[in-house]
Amino acid sequence: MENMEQEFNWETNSFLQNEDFEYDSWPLEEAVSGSYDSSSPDGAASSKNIVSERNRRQKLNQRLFALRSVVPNITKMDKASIIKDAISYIQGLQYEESKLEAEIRELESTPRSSLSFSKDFDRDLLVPVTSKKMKQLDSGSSRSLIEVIELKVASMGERIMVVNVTCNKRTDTMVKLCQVFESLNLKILTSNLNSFSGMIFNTLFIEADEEEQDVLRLKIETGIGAYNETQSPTWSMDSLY
Amino acid sequence: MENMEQEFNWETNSFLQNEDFEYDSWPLEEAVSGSYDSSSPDGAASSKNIVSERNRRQKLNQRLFALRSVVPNITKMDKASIIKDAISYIQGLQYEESKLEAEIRELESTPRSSLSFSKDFDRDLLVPVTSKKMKQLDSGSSRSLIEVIELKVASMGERIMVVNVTCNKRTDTMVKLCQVFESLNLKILTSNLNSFSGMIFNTLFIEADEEEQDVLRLKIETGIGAYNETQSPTWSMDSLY
DNA sequence: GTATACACGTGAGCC
DNA sequence: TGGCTCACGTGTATA
Repeated sequence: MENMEQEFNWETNSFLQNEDFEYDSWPLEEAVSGSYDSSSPDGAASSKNIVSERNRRQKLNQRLFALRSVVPNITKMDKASIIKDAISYIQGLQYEESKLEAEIRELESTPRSSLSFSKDFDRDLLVPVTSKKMKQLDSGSSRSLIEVIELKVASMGERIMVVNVTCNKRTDTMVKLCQVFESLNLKILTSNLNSFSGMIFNTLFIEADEEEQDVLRLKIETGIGAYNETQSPTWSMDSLY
Repeated sequence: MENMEQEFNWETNSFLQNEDFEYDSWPLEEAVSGSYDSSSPDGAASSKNIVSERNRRQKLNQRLFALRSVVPNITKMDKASIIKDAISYIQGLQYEESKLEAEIRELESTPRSSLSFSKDFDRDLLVPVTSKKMKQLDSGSSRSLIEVIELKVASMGERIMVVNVTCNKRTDTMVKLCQVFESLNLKILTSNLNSFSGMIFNTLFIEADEEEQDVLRLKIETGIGAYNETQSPTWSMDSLY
């Protein structure tokens, strides 16, 4: 019968988190607590401690409800779940905030130049070699190919080449990319592989002569192409699953 | 005397939330609980309930620490204060977000020249797919091992795990690492591979429950170990762990 | 039936 | 000392 009261507390505080600092409902139970002697050493101490602890719990619960009220999309009313949802919500907010700030920074840094590219990069040190449109080679059925979205080869200084590959993330795409580049016997200074939102971004710094730029690009192109060729001689086997 | 233990728990978990997943100290008390007959109605029920409740409290505390870890500028370690700070932090974030969105909306509506999108991404980018004869890739089956120098698994927030692998750069080591991680069926958010001065640094962000931290680490260790084993049946497992 | 989740009272540590 | 917070075990209701 007193459980109804706790349950009631847990539920009541939920829909209004702002203060309501009332300590209702409990005074009547004070008579229940036992004899009214306030002088009893442990009896008095415990009774004060009891109400204190009760208030502490109540405050903590109020805070919890308040937390729940500021977090949208709460699924479970569970205490632990409330905190969990709050955490993920905070992380989401933090991420969004950084994204928005980046966007603002980008928008602000475009004074009036007509075309908006990632200019700070390819402005001076990027020398694009070739541009071509890509035909998505049967992107639906081809599961084990390297589906290149973008390939850039630029020279940075005289001896350093920057290679930028963007492709769809399929199973083992990272492995395949690594295999291709390993097979090319290049002088790879650093290689940076990044996976995000279904795509893979590979940035390589390669030591090579400037005049080898075209050669390097061709090498990579043919490497990937050849890999894809070897991977799907016949795509009948893949259809098994 | 046992309070020291509780206090210790509360404090210990605070500065490092990873691991310490031991359920120590209680088995010896099991003898105290009385006869070991599991059939005793209240005895068994209470003991099960005790450990269950203990776990619940522990989980709730872990969540609380996780919450504290994602909220900057926490002053008091107090449970209620943690939640309070989290609430005000969330409210601050929400306010900032709306402000940023408004700013973006304003910036976007400013006179934009010609073509617009900051989405300069899938603009014209080129893709080459020229096929050519390719060098044999099977050389990848070299039997060099993954020589792990360091392996770190840390939790970032509650659902995100950060894995840091450092190993020597041998031929195809990147490929091998990718293969291992692909084979583990993890929820990899981002993976970052970096090669420098004869070593390879791999940083992964993996979505996993906080409780799985040790499991994740073990998974990776055994994955690499198993890979090394298959690669060199005769070679003894060298280095590390 | 057994989990799961809660509030409660209690003893102990820390300013 | 007293006010504060904490973890613990327990009883109980809900799923």
